[in-house]
Amino acid sequence: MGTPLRVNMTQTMGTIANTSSAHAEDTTRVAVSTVIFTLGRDPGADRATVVIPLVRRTRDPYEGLWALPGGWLDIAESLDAAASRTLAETTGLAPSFLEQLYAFGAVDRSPSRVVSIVYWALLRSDEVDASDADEPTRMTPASVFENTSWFDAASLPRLAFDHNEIVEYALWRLRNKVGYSRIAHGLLADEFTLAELREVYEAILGRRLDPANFRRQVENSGNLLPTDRFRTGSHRPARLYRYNQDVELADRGPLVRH
Amino acid sequence: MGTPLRVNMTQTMGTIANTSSAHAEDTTRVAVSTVIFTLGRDPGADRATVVIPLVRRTRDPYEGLWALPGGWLDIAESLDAAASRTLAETTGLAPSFLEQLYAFGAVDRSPSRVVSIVYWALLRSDEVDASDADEPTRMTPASVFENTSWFDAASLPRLAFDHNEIVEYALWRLRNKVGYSRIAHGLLADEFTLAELREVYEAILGRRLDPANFRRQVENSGNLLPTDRFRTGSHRPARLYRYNQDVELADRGPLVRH
DNA sequence: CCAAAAGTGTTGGAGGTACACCCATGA
DNA sequence: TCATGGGTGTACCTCCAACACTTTTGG
Repeated sequence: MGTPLRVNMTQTMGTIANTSSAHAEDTTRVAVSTVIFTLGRDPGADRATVVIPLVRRTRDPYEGLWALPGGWLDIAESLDAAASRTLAETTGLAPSFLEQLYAFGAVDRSPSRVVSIVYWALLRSDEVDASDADEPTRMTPASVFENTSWFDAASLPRLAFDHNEIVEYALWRLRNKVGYSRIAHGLLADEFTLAELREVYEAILGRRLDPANFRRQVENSGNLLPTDRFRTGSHRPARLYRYNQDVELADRGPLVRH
Repeated sequence: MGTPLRVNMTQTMGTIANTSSAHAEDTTRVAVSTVIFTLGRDPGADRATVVIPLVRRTRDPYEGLWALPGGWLDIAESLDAAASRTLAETTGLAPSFLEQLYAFGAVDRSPSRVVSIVYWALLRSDEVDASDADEPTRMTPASVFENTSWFDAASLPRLAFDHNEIVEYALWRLRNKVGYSRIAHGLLADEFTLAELREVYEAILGRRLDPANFRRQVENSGNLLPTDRFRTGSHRPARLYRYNQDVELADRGPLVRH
């Protein structure tokens, strides 16, 4: 669609060209940006979609275009810390999943020389709701509000810099990782039904999954712990499950950040 | 083992602290390093091992320790180009496979602030041989020779900076990628027997593979093209295969570098 | 009772592992 | 001829897709 879907950000800071520090034109600067995925639920749509927050640029270059949230790397700040800070400044919350995506460093990707270390994150649906529902007094002023919106990740407008390419790559990684890892729970609340988890997989993979087979797969994976609670709705109540965090760190490799 | 195995490098340039350009202490500098894998064949060993070239540091910090080959990112040079240049300066050849690995940016990983964009590469065995056998007149002086050696990737000594951690991660990625992709041919010459290809997989995965099943797997994958030539040895001649490059770019994602 | 989602059982195919077996060559 | 690796056939197992079927709620 390419139009803003919904607005519920708390702050907007640290976009790529938000240069509060002066810089020399003959040096390479390091920026950190993050592709933040969460689940969007258009009331009219048939199923959930993956949405990302974008920030409208208020200065050159690419003034007026939408861009990924990000900021400059501090001299005394690790890459991970910079990504976390960026994300906190954007959403006001810590993500359930945050991982480095790729370093982008084409010479012409920005008028000045910028190497962007890009991260990608998953935001749980309850975290998104909390940021704009729990404490309305913490809401940001309207001017900032209008500069941040959620977009359907599958159909974006033209973005600033090479951010279209970056989002494409992040989506590819998300779909890839969902295939062999079990990270979709990072988009849900603590407790969820199997139908809700399946809906996440369907939104990411873009196709329907068999409920019966999906149940057996995730049950046999050992990543889910059944609870005694049920989600009561218009039909037969569904058991609520919780993610088993002990199995988490198996395939992350030697770079486990405690 | 942790001792140099073999020496056949052509040049040694651009290590991390090879700072021909002056730098201010209050800026973050961007370096590019590469973990270069190739196949080592110790005459006495029972099977092939994965080896990487390391450079002995000749100045502080970490003077005397071994480090990954690398160099500073030029202001007008993309990350990929910097990695290729680094690799050319080290081996004198273009690798059959070169891919970004990870950006390392811990604050204390170097006395000054350095963000390292690390690549990993596969070097074909015939390329390695060519660099030290084909043109002996191009060989480097003895002083440089002594500063570069091949090490068994599985058992390294203490390296400079966080390079032990980096190699561990690169090895994890190599083993991972070998599991779902077909990149082992990047360590072999143009034409190879199935036994030679299987030896590569066994060296990377660290376990024996059934020759019969391995044959069917790679034949059904469609990545290999049989030739009419045979490798004649001490027993029944083995058919030579060639890699089918058309299947290459399927799972690389949107970041296909032509 | 009925609709619809939750949850179970069954079948068949694809692909991987283990292993028995033939083939072709050098010595 | 024999030893050895090249190469084929086959049984078995596991996992997954498809789908029929039962269970449990709200209305």
